[in-house]
Amino acid sequence: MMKVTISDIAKAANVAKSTVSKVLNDSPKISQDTKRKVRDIMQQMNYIPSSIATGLARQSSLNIGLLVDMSKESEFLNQFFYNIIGGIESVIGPLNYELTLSNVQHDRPEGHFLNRLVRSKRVDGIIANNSVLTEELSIELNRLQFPYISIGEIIPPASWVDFDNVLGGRMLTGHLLEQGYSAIAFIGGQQFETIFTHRCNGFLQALQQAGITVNSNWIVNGQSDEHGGYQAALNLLQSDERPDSIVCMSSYVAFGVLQAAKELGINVPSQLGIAAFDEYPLSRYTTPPLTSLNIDTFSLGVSSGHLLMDRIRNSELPSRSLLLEPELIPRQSTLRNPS
Amino acid sequence: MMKVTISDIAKAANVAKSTVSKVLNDSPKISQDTKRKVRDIMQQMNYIPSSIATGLARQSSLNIGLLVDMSKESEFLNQFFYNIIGGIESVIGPLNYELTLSNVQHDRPEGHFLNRLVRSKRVDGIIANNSVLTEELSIELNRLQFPYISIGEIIPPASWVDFDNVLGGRMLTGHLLEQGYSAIAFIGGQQFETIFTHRCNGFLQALQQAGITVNSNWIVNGQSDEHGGYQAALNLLQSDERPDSIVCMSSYVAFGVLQAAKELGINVPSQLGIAAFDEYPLSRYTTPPLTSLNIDTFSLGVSSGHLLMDRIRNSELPSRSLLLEPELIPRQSTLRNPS
DNA sequence: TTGTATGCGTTATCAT
DNA sequence: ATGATAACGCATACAA
Repeated sequence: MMKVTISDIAKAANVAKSTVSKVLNDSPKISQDTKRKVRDIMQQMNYIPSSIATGLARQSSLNIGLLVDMSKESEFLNQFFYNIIGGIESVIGPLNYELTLSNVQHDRPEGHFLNRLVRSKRVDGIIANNSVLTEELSIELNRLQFPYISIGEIIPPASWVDFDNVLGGRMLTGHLLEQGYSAIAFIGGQQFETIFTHRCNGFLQALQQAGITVNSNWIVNGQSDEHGGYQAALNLLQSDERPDSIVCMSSYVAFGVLQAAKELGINVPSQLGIAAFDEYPLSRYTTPPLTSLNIDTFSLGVSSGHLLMDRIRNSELPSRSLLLEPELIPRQSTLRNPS
Repeated sequence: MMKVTISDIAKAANVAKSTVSKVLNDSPKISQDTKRKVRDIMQQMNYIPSSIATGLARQSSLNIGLLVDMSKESEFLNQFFYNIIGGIESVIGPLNYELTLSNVQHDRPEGHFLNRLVRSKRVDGIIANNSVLTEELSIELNRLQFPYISIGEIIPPASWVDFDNVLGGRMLTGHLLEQGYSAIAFIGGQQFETIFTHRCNGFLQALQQAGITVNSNWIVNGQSDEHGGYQAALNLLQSDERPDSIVCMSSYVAFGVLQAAKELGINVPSQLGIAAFDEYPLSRYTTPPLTSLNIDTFSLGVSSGHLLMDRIRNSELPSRSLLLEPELIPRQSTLRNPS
């Protein structure tokens, strides 16, 4: 397979290279006749323009970079990665952009993505999780005036997309209140994490709005995993002041809580209501199935794609941020009939 | 941020562009002195070569394409995508290749990946699932002599990587036999699917080896999902000749089987053993936890990456195929003490 | 409307 | 060991 270039087409069509180029870009100042002729020949010769040459001439790669830190086994990404990518692709694909995935190893300086991707112009813009987009990197990208979007809130000036965790906290807590629960605890998360702060704030807001005084012992920080949830629940459920329901920082925390309740012979949902952030495929298979907060990760990708493309098209645009609404999925773990 | 090119460096260092280029590529015929000098200036001026220009000159993109059909909601990919990508990246990353993800929409001919990615030279090679790599495409890629690897067996001549499904069938069945089960059924899969054929063949081989005659009623084809498993199990477990154990085409099938057994009051594992292909995160959370066959999807990515890079480096290499061994994870759903 | 010439930022082939 | 110059394949300002 020998490659056929714009010159070959020009020669075969008896026109200049520039004419072929203009036909390629459907320039209005080329006659329909020559367009047809040139296009026919392109077809015959099976011509496809070289994206690299086009990129060099146009000074753009038609490539979006998605940065991931694959060294951490992020359960979250692991689950939703595919959806996020699908969302991004659904908006950049039709604009003829491709998605370049790049592994950010913070410990491999020679291959730092700033050089590998950004400064070498392999991509025209990047999307990254806020865990890889440190403040330092953010500042550097701003200085380079390079378009980027963070998935997850970061400090301004920068554009980001995230789920409304405060609202999420309010929704889960509000749902428990509606179901007749009133002694509500919150398990999981570390105090310095903004995601904990947001979610817990929503929790507190809902309680306050309901006129319920918060029991500070009922906010238990810790690892947001199964074991953490298990331990916290074990303590909480055996204490003197036992809550009648729990909001969990993640479904994994909830799995631990479920386990603890089971061992202690506490019935869910009649004696204990359990509601969790971060719906997982497993959530509907637990016994009882878990009430949780679903986030539409596909639309997360869509939104970040749009924000990024806007920025690439108009670099003078001010930075924007977007809060997406989560969706409550009520299941048996909280559905009791208030007597 | 004004871009700095090789010419700027040459000017600043008082050498020719070609010298700078040679320094860039660490040519042995440049003196250490000039190398040092030029490199210093590169540092000072914060120079990074343009990957696009390099690509044009070298006629290579340093880009690997990963093709996915995002229109299908493949549960499988959804779960393992991240791992596969991680595996691929771990081998191509150190070789300075990036991963370009591309959505293959079979219904969008104008943007066919053959043109968008391959013929436009956006990527130097591709990796794709066998569901997107149709025979037709395979032939065309062979004709173009374009390097590609299939994840999942396809017809030769082509390189592919897959798990050994025959072996997997033998392993699951053999495990059941070891646990003292002898009346083993097989649920799930369609007869025309090679993946069913392979797995079922392994099943049959193990039975034959154990001298057990196969009951053809105990091979039940159908959708490999929860509902399919549920229905098949319901029939099987209420029939006159009831099996004492079941090999399931997927963990979802097993979930359905578990449900059916529960409803019929059949105890697992004492009255019924259940073993399944395709370990999922959920598998260890069911009651009882599910014995299943784990596949190391990361190493699947690694292998396909290696095969592809070999092919890119030496296009004359004959096509190869690789069968990866699955791993049995014994759990309570099959662990009974044979009396 | 079409053609000419030059640029995009590298690499590679020759000379020197 | 270094430099001049021609590719690489396309876009574009300017001429014609």
